[in-house]
Amino acid sequence: MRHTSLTPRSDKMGKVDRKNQIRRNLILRALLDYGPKSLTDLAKITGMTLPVVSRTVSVLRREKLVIEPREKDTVQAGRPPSMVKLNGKAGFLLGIDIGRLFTNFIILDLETRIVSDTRRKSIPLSNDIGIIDELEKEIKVVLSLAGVEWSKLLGIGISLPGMVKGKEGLGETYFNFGDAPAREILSRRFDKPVHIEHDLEAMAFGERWFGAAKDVKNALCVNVGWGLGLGMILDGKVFYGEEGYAGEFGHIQVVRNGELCYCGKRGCLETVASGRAITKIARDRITKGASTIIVSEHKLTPDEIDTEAVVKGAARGDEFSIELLEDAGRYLGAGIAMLINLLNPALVILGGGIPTAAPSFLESVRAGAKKQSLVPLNRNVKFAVSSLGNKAGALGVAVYLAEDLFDVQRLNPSAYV
Amino acid sequence: MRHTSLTPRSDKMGKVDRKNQIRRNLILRALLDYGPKSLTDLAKITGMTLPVVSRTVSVLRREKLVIEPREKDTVQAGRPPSMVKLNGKAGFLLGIDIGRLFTNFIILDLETRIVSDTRRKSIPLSNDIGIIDELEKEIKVVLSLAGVEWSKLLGIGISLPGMVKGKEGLGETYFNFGDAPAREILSRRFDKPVHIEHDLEAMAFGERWFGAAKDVKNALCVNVGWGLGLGMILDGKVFYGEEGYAGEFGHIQVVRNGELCYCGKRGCLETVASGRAITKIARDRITKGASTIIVSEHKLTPDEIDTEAVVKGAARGDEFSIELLEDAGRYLGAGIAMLINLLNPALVILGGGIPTAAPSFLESVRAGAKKQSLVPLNRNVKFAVSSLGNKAGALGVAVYLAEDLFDVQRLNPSAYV
DNA sequence: TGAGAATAATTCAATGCTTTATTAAACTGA
DNA sequence: TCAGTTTAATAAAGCATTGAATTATTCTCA
Repeated sequence: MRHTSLTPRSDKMGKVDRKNQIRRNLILRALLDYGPKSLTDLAKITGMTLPVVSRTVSVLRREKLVIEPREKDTVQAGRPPSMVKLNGKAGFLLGIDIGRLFTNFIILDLETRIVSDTRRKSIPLSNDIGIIDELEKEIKVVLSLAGVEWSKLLGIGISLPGMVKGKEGLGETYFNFGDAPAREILSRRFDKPVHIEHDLEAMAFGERWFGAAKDVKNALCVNVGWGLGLGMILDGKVFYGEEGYAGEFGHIQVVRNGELCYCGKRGCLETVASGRAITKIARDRITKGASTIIVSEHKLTPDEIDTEAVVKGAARGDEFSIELLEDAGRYLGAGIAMLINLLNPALVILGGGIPTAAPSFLESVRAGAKKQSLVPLNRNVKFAVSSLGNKAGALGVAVYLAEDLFDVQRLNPSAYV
Repeated sequence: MRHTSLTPRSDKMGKVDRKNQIRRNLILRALLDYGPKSLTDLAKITGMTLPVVSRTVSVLRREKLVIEPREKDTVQAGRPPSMVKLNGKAGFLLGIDIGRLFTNFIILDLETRIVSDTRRKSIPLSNDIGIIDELEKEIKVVLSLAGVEWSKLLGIGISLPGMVKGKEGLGETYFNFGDAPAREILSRRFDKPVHIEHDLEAMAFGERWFGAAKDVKNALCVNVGWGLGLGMILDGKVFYGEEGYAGEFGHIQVVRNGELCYCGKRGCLETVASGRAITKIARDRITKGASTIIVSEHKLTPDEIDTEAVVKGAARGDEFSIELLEDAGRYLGAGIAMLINLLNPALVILGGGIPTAAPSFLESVRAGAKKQSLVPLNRNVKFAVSSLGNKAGALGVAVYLAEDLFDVQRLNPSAYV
């Protein structure tokens, strides 16, 4: 499973070797999380003693995995610390967020700086093993555009829609190639570590690393796109549930005997608060004779109305559109109120097309959520619109991968610590 | 914070001392979790080497904290292992589940065997510091009834209703004594470690240790008593949420513009599926002229009807009662369906008076839950009625306390491992 | 019945780690 | 300006840990 120079093969390691491995990862992980640090700080963060940190770092320095940062701002008294940071140039992380329409590629260096950020038309998602070839072609293109050598790539993280079992690296709706989990197949094919993740979990992870959920232990990421998704960060970790299916927020019932949902149930949240729902309701109402400038001015037929038209209409003050978005927001707010009551989060992040494009949407959601949740629980909840936009997923899997490369837990044999 | 002979004062320990402390706790915790084990097994479980386990155990043996179990069933070849187990007589754990009507006291020995199990009328719950005196009196009575010396008590776990911040040992609705968290005050007063826990979290923990949720990583414990409560075990740990308020399941809205709930909202799940709800609905319908044998045969006035009467009626085939319970069950099922969609649990446990007394209730709940949750998520969910009854809470805090006494994490300084 | 096989625990020398002391490098203030 | 202070890193000594070899105990089968 381990392929890069970062992590020597661990087939038959003694206890000392494994300890060294843990120490290396402990330091690399600390540098990944906290940025440049002195030996003393590293000792404090990792819980190791200074001599051990010193020795381990000197090995990492020799291997060019860590280097001394240039900027030396010595303001305090005492011997200036010899700072250490990850060597950005030592390797790169590729995060690929494959959506139904577009695929986002993000390359990070080891200092988690964005080296390249590419958006391309998606290869058609399927369970046909042939798509690996197409994916490889795309990756090669993206790498060459960014000027990153294949050999410098430390691993590949892939975010997929539909059902995914991240822990097992198994695609279910897509990338389900039968015999082995997608992670195994891709990992062998590319001869690099591969991490497969569900799109909303990846998004949640991205927000936790780069976005609004930084340093937040309990955050919910709600994505309002064509569908409705939820990624949960609970106790600082992405929550998967027993089988990896947690977060099916779009299909909880909010309208008794409501509209029929494509999942087979009635009155799902997704039938009243999602791009799909807004489009459908707008078309229905217009067909039934509702008058609105988004039809009269743009001369659109009902079939040409989509979420974008509604969002634009709302921005121009179109009552029809505003009402539509407000209704959806209130419903979503009611759904989020349940989440607040159940999970007592510190932060709710709204992502996806609608919250990003329509600033007032957040307010409807917040109002709905506050109205229907208990005060002790909603008192301190913060609401935010994702600042990462459609990059959250790709960023998320990229750092997921980094954490995987520097994973400490798996090396520790104890059941408890 | 540490008081017993189990855990030496840790004011100023070197790294070696702390390591030894961790090793001790690692072994004690393993014995707590897995029961009697050989040195070799302990080495495997804890990840330590045999010589280290051997030395540590010999110290623990000298301190009489662990002993050799009597039964020696040597069936296999080879030198028979020298088994080790916790010395049950070395100390006792007191778990107190303070309810609004009754208080359950459970004393466990270190082998987590129930030494005594007492149910007494509750002292009135309040924020008056005077109740500590009353509590102490009660504890003294329970201990003397059980023949357990005060000095042998390793600590006290207390489960409380209302709002509680378990991590901080802080009572909010009750046991809120102002200046310091209840844990600190009680701990100083009794000169023993004290653990404060929310009643539903304690119940969840009890189920995880002794009941249906044994070895289950993701389980939900729903308590249907006078109110409606939820304790969640996510990824093997009790989930608290950001501020410790998670699990307010009873106040998520299930009926739009429904009955007014005492929390101020309308249509809360608790207004249709709880002891309070069933009693209210039964009285309302009877007042409005509904005919049922639970009134005609027992000659009860509407005000004398309670949940118990309805449950008994249902057991005797009374259509009125059956329907009432079925409706409540279906509503609860719908609520649980949301939980299943959101959290993808492996197990849902129903506790409290109604599920315990009315066997058919589980079926209504299960049917409702299956109907309104997605198939991939509900396919493998198991439903069970709590087998621990009203003991779950007291058992839960008692072992919570044990885990606390043998806690490894807190001694480990590393941020990662 | 006793030698060998199997399993478990202990011993001990080599290795590695923690601790304490020392060196290094900068700032502070009389 | 220089001794004292502060902070950081390294060196060395003593002690704890590892891992291989040894001892211990029972079972199996000739």
